[in-house]
Amino acid sequence: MKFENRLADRGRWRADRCSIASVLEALGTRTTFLVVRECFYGTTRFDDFVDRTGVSAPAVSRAMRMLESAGVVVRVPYQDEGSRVRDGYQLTSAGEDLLPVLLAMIQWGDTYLQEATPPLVFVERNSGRPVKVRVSADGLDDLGPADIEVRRPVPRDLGQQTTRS
Amino acid sequence: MKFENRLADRGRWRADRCSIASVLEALGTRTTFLVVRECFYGTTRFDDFVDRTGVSAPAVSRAMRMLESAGVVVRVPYQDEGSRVRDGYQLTSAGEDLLPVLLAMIQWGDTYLQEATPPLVFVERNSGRPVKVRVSADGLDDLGPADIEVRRPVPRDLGQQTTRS
DNA sequence: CCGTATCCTGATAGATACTG
DNA sequence: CAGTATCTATCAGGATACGG
Repeated sequence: MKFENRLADRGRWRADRCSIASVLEALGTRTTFLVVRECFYGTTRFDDFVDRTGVSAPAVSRAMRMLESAGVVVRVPYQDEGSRVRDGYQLTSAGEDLLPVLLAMIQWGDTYLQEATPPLVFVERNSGRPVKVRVSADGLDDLGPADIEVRRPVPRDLGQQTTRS
Repeated sequence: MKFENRLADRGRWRADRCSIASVLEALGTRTTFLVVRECFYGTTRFDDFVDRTGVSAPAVSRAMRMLESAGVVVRVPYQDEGSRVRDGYQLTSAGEDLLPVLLAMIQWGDTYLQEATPPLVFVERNSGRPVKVRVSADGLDDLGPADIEVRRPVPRDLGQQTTRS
């Protein structure tokens, strides 16, 4: 039902050593997530982000700067007929790797939060089969918390934590 | 490279219909995520949450109430020798289903944010094989954004959105 | 030890207004 | 249309203090 942990039982476990904290830090806040989501939906233009996220323009502007400096989004100039060059926004490959995060959130939200029909469906392009986020190890898939163990990555001497700050 | 979307191209896409927004709303904030993470690590007692997340007690308290009302965490009374009954905190099954979300975040953070060695390793208990979060459809695995299509789940009349709010 | 109420500060979002 | 600066309101988070 929970991770077998050598972890929770041993001393302090500081948030600053955890990726979750860093991710939340880097991606910042709710609006950043919404913006990234929109990127996945194919949105590239500033005002579209504003419209489709329902977030104010200044907030989008700020989010973009955060995402840019986090290496999640890049500005890609584009040019419409008779307009001057503008910036479009696109996910970097790092940004695209956020797909599991977003999808996992959507999946969870659709399951536990939405009352009515799920607002969107994600399917594999060719087969049309529903896409799912899975936790797996190599061949084995659909692991739950009970199947998973958390380890420290072989600290030099595991005995009494001498080298650890 | 991005979702084929009928979506981004069509009218307004409001944040309030999206699960991401709801999830962010329900789970609230950075500390809630850290608390949930700790739950996965097996932490159950209030002060342990405080210590191991590095978050202040009031913030943990608030987070717990949010998580409780979101159905992610339940209080489970426990009793130590010579102490009175206290509340422990445990993930519900809904809470446990957040595993992919957390793991995906950790994975991304370890890849793109952490400078040194990844702080923690997740392995399958028996085989010791590293656990990964994957996006897949049935047999097909490791899909990327390019393989995925977003659809509306057959709204009654797709033409002009009459029945929609 | 466990947990919450209160108060205060800093971050974040919206409204408005302004530039190209 | 595409952004950003400013200003203000709101909210999350820490310190402190207090009750079980």
